[in-house]
Amino acid sequence: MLGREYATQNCSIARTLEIVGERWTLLVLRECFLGTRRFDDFQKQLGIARNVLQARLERLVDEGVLERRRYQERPPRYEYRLTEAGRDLLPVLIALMGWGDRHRAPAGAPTLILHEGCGGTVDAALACEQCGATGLRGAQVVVVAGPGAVPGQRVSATTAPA
Amino acid sequence: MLGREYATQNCSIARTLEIVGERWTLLVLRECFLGTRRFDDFQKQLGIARNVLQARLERLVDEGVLERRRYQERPPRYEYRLTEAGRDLLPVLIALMGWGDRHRAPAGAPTLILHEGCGGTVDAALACEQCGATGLRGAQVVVVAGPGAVPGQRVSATTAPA
DNA sequence: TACCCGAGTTGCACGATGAGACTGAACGCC
DNA sequence: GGCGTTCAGTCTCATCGTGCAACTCGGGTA
Repeated sequence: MLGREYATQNCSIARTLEIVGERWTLLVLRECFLGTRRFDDFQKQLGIARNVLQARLERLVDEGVLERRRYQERPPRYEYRLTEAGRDLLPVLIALMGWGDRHRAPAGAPTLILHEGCGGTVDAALACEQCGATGLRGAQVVVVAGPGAVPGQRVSATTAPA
Repeated sequence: MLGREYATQNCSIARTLEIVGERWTLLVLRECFLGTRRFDDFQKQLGIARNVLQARLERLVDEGVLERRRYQERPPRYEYRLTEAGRDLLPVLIALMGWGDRHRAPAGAPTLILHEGCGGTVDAALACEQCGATGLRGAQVVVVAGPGAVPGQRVSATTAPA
């Protein structure tokens, strides 16, 4: 049994979840985006078991999402920082936050993500890279096999349920 | 111990993860978007243990992400469909897929999400709801306390690591 | 020297998951 | 009527993941 893997799925969602899908991992990453660097600070902010935190940080470093940087020589002390690949997970976190804000925040959004350029609210939206249309919904997109598809690749004619 | 909850976190990401963060849940939802409806089909597509699948489907129904619809009277048979709230999780799935495509797909993307209107590729991007800017990165956004914030709410002056 | 801090490491109990068998209510066929 | 098949679960048990709490080690400081 491979507790975090989805070996039978030829699917990028599954590949991503193999790295960030374990309990606590996405919240560890949220902390990274919020500026947390050190082991004890992660532990305090999250209230997470130290062995679980250590395992999560180590995994994220191994997967190239975080890197360890020495901030002190004696004793050697390290902090954890997002790599470029790690920073590229921001849309995932903001999409999750967006859904929670809309559907599970009776008191309103605890935090807002604002555009530094104009002060507007930022969310993760489906956008077309060709024509620039944003805010697309399921009924406006189709799933097709891509370059990494295998015979019998799981696709559907449409993502919109009837 | 509450295995899926993050009770100490006043954070919409945590609220969302309490519903979709367990192993297999997001892949169950992927299947819903691809058109899967019935218990056995989910089980076959995912290769998931039947008791785990049942628990996941039941949870998603309880949380209002899926609904059961009877498709047959004798014996009573139900299928599972996304609710509006469930469909609103599409950006989460596509953001996860996007990251996997960019960072974990040596053979290229197994599937592509295309804009039905023009045929362009669709991805989940950070967009400003006020000025319409898209493709924003961490350095271009700030986190501030929102209406649901509590005293001492966890925010940071910027989401861009130094 | 004693104490504190930071970054882990360790041991153990309990819950989550996986594998596989089982159940019940049909339906169709011989 | 009996049998086999299908579908949607239910159940049992072994293994692994997580949580709790204590411990370890290598410093620095009073």
